[in-house]
Amino acid sequence: MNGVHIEVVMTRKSASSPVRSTYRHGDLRRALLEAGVELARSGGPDAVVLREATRRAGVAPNAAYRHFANRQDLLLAVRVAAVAAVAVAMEAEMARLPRRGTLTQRAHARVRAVGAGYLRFAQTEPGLFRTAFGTGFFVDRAIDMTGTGEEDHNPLAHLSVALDELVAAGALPAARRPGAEYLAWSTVHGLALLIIDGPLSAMNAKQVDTLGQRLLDMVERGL
Amino acid sequence: MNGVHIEVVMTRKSASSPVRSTYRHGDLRRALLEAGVELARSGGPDAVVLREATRRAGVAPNAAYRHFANRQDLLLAVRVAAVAAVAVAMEAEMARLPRRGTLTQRAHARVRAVGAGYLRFAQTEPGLFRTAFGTGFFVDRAIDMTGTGEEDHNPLAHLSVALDELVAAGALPAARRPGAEYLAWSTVHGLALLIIDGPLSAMNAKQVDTLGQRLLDMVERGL
DNA sequence: TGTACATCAGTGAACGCGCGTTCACTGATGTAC
DNA sequence: TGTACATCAGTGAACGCGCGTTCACTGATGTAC
Repeated sequence: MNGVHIEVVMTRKSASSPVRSTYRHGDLRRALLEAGVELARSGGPDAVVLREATRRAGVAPNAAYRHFANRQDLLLAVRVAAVAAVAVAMEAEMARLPRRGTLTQRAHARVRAVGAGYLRFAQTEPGLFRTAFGTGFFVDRAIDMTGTGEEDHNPLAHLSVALDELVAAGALPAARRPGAEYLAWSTVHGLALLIIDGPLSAMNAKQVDTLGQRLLDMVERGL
Repeated sequence: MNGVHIEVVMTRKSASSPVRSTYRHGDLRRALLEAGVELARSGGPDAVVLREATRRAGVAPNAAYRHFANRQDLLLAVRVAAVAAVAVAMEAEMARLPRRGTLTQRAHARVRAVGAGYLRFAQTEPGLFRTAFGTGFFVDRAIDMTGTGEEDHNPLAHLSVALDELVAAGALPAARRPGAEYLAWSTVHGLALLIIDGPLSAMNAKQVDTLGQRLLDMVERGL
């Protein structure tokens, strides 16, 4: 079930060992970010604690201030990574898609893949999911920032493109296109949260998948 | 915009003044709960801090332990109150419904009212909404507990009843009924969260209302 | 190729903060006689 | 109706905790000559 692997994309090589022989760390920023992602993974945004990240990096607490302005700044970096990871999960789902079928079929499949990737990520990485789209955080701000990286892993962009293709294929009236991403996103986002820590958290992977497919059916019909 | 008023239903009369002449408080449990609700209202579940609640009640910090086992216990009580408040918002929306029209029309209107109440609550009381349905909390546990009160203000029950009526009116195939509450709930829940602290938080009340109506259209068509 | 030096990444110690929670207590209240 | 007493709601002081953040520092690294 650990299908999702987060790769923090940064310069320099990783020094993952918490014990260090050299005075200089070599790649502390990256080590802190990775520690932060790990903390978020297992406990959500509130678990991203500066001191703990430095502890894991094998470094004094205040060393973090060479690379991040403050705790909030580290958390923001973790969020950006988490948002990008959601996009990667979507990409993985889309990559699995068959190359055949009519334009309409493929457009529908693409929208479903985006949604399924989102749900799968929420299910397998609840802590990161909550970090990416959690409380008190403007999602679009983080998404904007992912755009500043070399590779642009942007979940909302994936959804928008898929919906555009739906219009291009004639499967969605152009009049209904504006704002459609928010309707689709809402739907899948809600289910994701009900699964993570709502009444649906007791469901197993298969049940979740079934319900997810039903939900995507509903969106297709309803859009 | 303060259309929602939370009434904590408890025994004894309220002693809302933080200054007190008597040694005994008289109704401390209630005062603490009200303070807790107020904290949740303005800052979500994390803002429900034991010491602050006692401060507002004009009482020593440890006095809280006469009425709540610990901080978690107080928070649970606040959550139960918040969940009930969501149900009350739904009831307010339903009460506004016209008594005329066909069975089908009225059933549809009822489902929409439930959804609209949910969205309106999320919009006007984001802190309480996050407290009611927030992270790390099994919603159904809280809903179960609201059932123990004299009046049963249960949001999920309102939705279920509305969907049952939809089936009874012949507007929803019985085969599609099982699990339908989770599809409907997901949809509205997701939009609520995107509004509260997602990319839609910049929208004004009117825009939100429009989008909410579109979302409910989608659910009706898609269910 | 070797040396002086500036840079700045990481150190060590300390701070103030607010939190939840425990302890032995005090004194108002309501009940039994 | 009056008094003794048990109950238990609220007090006052204290605890340990982990946090974010600041300070003056040290010593490895890379560059200029």
